[in-house]
Amino acid sequence: MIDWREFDHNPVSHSAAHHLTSIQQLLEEQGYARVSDVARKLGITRGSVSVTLKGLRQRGLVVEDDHKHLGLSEEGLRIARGIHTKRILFQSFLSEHLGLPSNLAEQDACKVEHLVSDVTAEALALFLESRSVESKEREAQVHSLEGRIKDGSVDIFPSDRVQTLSSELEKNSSSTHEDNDDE
Amino acid sequence: MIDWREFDHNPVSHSAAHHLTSIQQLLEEQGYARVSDVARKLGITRGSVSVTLKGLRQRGLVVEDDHKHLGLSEEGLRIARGIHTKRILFQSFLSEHLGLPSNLAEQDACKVEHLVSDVTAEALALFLESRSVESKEREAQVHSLEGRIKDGSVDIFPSDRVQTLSSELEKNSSSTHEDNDDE
DNA sequence: CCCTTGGGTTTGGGTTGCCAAACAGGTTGA
DNA sequence: TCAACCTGTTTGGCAACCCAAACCCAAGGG
Repeated sequence: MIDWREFDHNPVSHSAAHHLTSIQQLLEEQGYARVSDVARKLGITRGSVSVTLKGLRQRGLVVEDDHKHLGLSEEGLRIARGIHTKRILFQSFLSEHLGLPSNLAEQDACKVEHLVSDVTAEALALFLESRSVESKEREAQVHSLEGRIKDGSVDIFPSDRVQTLSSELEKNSSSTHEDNDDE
Repeated sequence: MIDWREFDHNPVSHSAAHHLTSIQQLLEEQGYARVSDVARKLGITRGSVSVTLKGLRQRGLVVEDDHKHLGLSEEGLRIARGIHTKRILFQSFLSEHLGLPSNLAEQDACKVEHLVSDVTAEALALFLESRSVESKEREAQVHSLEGRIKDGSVDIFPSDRVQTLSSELEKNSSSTHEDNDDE
């Protein structure tokens, strides 16, 4: 097993990710971004934003000009763009290739955007590149499934297939990492 | 925009997810699970596990027999299985279809397993079902990419393509959710 | 019978991140 | 000029989670 606590050893937290992308988005939308604007966009109080941004400023990701106008440092911009890219890639995959309803795709993409590795993002990009959208027919399947899952009238996934996939993964992974079962 | 704080409104937290799946795994491996066993497997102290499990017991996900042996309630088992399934599905997708090295696939799958919706998992299952593994050729591409990303010698993703994908997503989403831009 | 050992719990600390509330400045209308 | 507003900051609370360390208890070994 990989160390499960990697979960919060990310370049930026979920919260920070949204602070950064909000600033970037506000700059594009209205040319400037203030604490209140960010707070409004994120739906949290000015106080919270103020405190969080103080941290991001100390980390050199956010800058502030003489008129309390916020901006991103080069590093901050790089991170914000990376996150935005990952969000788009995942949303696109979930929506176009898995046939998920767009609000769900957006929601799930938003949750994982700051967690996945750069390599994963690149690999997904290559994938999206090569597959054109010939996956429309899956949308119908997924749509009907959506109802049945809510009813609880269908198991989430046949466990024997999980078993199969699981052992396949194990087989292939033996080459890559020295495995001592528990971390 | 979807409410970004959905991030921590999940059925169980990342931490809880691992506590549950650890118990389940220990039961399979050695027939019983105690606080210390879980602590050892997760790499945290007994004290932390004790406290966390107290919460999970109160929520009715974990049970304890007369000999301090832990188990999962029906609900707890359902959740643990769901999470395990999602992990396998994602790991399988990342590894077999995106060609990621298995340790990376495992790591990323571990990060998102408790975040994605059931519908997403089902859709991914259907996807894996229909595509057999004809994606080996992408592995080489990804492998070489991995090195170049670390060197910083390659942008994470061409931004004009992000633009394209982004506007496509917007177009398709207009049918689904009433959009007022900020949340 | 005592003492070591391992398992479980409790407690005080630290971190992140949100809120509410109190404050400090600046702008503007009357 | 004064009051009403809008902005930004600070502070005390709270909730998750983690750790370290102190404790309690039962089981053995000598």
